[in-house]
Amino acid sequence: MRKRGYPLSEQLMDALEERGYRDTAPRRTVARAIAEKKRHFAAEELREQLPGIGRATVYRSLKILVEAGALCRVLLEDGNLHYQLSHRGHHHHLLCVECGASEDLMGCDIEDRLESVAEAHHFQVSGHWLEVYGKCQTCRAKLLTPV
Amino acid sequence: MRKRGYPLSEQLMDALEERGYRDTAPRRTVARAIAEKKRHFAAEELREQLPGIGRATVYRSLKILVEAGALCRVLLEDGNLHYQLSHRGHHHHLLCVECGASEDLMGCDIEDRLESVAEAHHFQVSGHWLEVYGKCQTCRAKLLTPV
DNA sequence: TTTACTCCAGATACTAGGTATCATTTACGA
DNA sequence: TCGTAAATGATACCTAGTATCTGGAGTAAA
Repeated sequence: MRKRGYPLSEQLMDALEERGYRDTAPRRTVARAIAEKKRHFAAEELREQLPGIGRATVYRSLKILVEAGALCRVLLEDGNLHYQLSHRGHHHHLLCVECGASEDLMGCDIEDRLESVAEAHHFQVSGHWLEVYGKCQTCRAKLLTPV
Repeated sequence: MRKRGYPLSEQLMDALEERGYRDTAPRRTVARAIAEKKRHFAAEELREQLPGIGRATVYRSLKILVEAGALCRVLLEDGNLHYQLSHRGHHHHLLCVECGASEDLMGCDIEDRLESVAEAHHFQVSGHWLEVYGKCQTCRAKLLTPV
């Protein structure tokens, strides 16, 4: 994922082809639009940006990209779901509540602690969803030295 | 919260009155319906159960009950948001993916670990959202001794 | 207990996110 | 190049809300 010198949109298409999905023009258009996104985005935001593509196609593309692991859903603090380019495999996000920046948190070492807490409730953990909210480095600096 | 010998629906109404909301008949009806719920529920599910109450009123009631801390939103594994009666204050849920049971996880001791991981990213944590999925004791027992 | 004021209710319309259906078109392997 | 399966876009529908508005109800003060 995210190999150097290889367009991101192509990598998205590859992820789909790996799963047996066909290479179509609308999917390429969607992939290109997503590849240009610098932040997490709402589904509707993407659709508005692609007036030539059918609504169902945009939503279908988002869905299969999530399934393929190329895209992931992030839960904002207000409960809204957004999408963003994803590292494959299990990870979490650090979401900046000021600027909306997000950073992937690859090393998830809370699993073992969850296991022990859950075991006390006779609960067998199979998965979890964690989002972390706060302020990124840039926004912290801005707040310390205001204009 | 959840005092013995005192109807749960009254406790919901109390939570609203504490915040200055009025005691009205539709709100009581909504509170009573919620109090009878044994599991987390979808907004629309509640609305269907209360055909005499206006749609907006049901959603408004849900919103203010969440704000008052009497109800909380839970994120299902598929991304859907449900509601359930809540312990006040910060807590998480153990959600059974088999039967939909949920248990509150009061002691949240992941905060300190999050802090240290986030600090490595120069990120200042202000909050987090965690849901834990798995199998509850009852469903584990069922799977071990099938009919 | 009447009045007055504010909040609340229900109706309605609208936004957002998403799925189901279906006729037509396209990709792609044989 | 052809046949088939898959994908598309249109459309309708569903869930989950929110915004707006008019009339009605709760409540406190006179």
